[in-house]
Amino acid sequence: MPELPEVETIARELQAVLPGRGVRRVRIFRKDALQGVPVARFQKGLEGRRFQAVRRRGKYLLFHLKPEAWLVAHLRMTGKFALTPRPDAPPLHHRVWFELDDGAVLAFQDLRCLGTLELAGAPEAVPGVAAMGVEPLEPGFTRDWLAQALSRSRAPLKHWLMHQGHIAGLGNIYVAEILFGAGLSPLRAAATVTREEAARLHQAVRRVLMRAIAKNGTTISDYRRVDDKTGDFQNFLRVYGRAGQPCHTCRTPIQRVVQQQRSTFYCPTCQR
DNA sequence: AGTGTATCCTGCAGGC
DNA sequence: TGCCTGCAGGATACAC
Repeated sequence: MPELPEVETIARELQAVLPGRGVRRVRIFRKDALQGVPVARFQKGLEGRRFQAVRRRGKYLLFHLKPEAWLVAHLRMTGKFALTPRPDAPPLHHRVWFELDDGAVLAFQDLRCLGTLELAGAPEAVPGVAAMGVEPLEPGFTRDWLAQALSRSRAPLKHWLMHQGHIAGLGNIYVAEILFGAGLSPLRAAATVTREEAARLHQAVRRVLMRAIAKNGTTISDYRRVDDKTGDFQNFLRVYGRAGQPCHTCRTPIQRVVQQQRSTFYCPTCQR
């Protein structure tokens, strides 16, 4: 579910409220997210520690605690974090509670149970984090780097952009919006992109992500912010989910095709 | 290196 | 109303 802008929104909101607060007790109502790590080890690794900071890497949430420990979370499709007064009983889909020393609860909820929570000595100790590619909103993401990297791959642009080892944090929705912004077809082989087109793509990646973050992400079904509010970027989508509706630019009906068993939306006229 | 498939899990919409 | 199928914003492992 959440892609970079959604995870960034959640990280910022948690960073505003968590640092300084301690974990008194960890309660696990369903242990799928722990991926086989024994419940007791997970609890011991967190209880008595204090949150220092919350950051994002790709679609991962990184919680830094002291004494030194990292809680590394991936929300996958339907995971979310909520900070709430302690409920009497865990509501449906609450999987893990981090009970804080001031009585509040940081609740990890996950309808589909695909999200993961890992305990690590450092973020890079989590293989998925170590494999992340360049952060698209940081200085290392340049036009030249993008043009070079694209030239080495025959994969369709959509597939290339979705790959977390290339650019960290892009998913189905934002790849669709980015390719529309760049005027490039998701079906194009990466290596056929010219330097000029790569420059447009580079700009679209940054512009779409920054706008989506400014709108606190896209809520289509499950995504919610820490305070349960929705994002707003769904009101600004140009192609995602708009199959059959006219392109905002040229009125051509937006096409839906399936790539890698995922829906791809694009304008066959504006995107070449 | 690339593609295609299956898998984890639950809920919902649409067709019949 | 109820059953069945396919689909959902993610990522990985596997075969070819």
